[in-house]
Amino acid sequence: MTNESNDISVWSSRLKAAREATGMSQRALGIAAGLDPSVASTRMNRYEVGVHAPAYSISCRLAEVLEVPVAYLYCDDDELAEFILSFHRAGTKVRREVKKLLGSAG
Amino acid sequence: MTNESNDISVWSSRLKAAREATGMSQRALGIAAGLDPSVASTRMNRYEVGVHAPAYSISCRLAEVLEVPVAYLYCDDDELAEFILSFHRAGTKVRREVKKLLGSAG
DNA sequence: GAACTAAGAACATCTTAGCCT
DNA sequence: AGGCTAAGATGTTCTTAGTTC
Repeated sequence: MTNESNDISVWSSRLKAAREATGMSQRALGIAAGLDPSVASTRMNRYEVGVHAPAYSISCRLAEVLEVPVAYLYCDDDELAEFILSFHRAGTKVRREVKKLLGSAG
Repeated sequence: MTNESNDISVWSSRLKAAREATGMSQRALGIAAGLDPSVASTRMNRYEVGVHAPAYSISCRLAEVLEVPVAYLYCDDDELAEFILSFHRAGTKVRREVKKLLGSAG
């Protein structure tokens, strides 16, 4: 089987958007996420261009540095992606009101 | 809470929960997601036990069958995971009110 | 029928060694 | 400095062939 259907462009686009929002370089982001400095540039570039997909554990560390939920990186729906980001940045009070609106959450 | 470990137990736990909510077998889910019937049982079992991680494209097809956003499967935060499900199941009107609360640009 | 596993085959990523702007 | 790439080395998943309940 070919990997024609293994399209990780969603993930890599969200990574790029989140990285550029921070102003970090690809290499600096990789190092901050725990990658060895000697390989951080190459690997982060392969991720961001969409050539290779990282292990989930690496996604989690990247998301931490980027201050986004890891689920955001894997979100293929733009409306939901915005919701995930906004909810993550909201305070306790706003979250409680959102919870009321959405009803059965929790 | 964030995932610091090197395993995919978050993903596999959410897959299992979503599959059991549908009542499908591991094999039936794999076939419905497009896996060859001759390998669906083995592969789905390796995913659900957390031994192997699937390609993102397979996650997307599984999420479709399970009627959950693919981001839900990768969400390492239980509170956010519930909100992702609730938002996904909410109607247009409720979503609009949620977005007002969150001040989302989306 | 359903959940599960080992091991070799097959295929992906990772590291090294670079180039280009 | 920052973004990017090829290719062999490395480590992963996938298929086959089963077991167990």
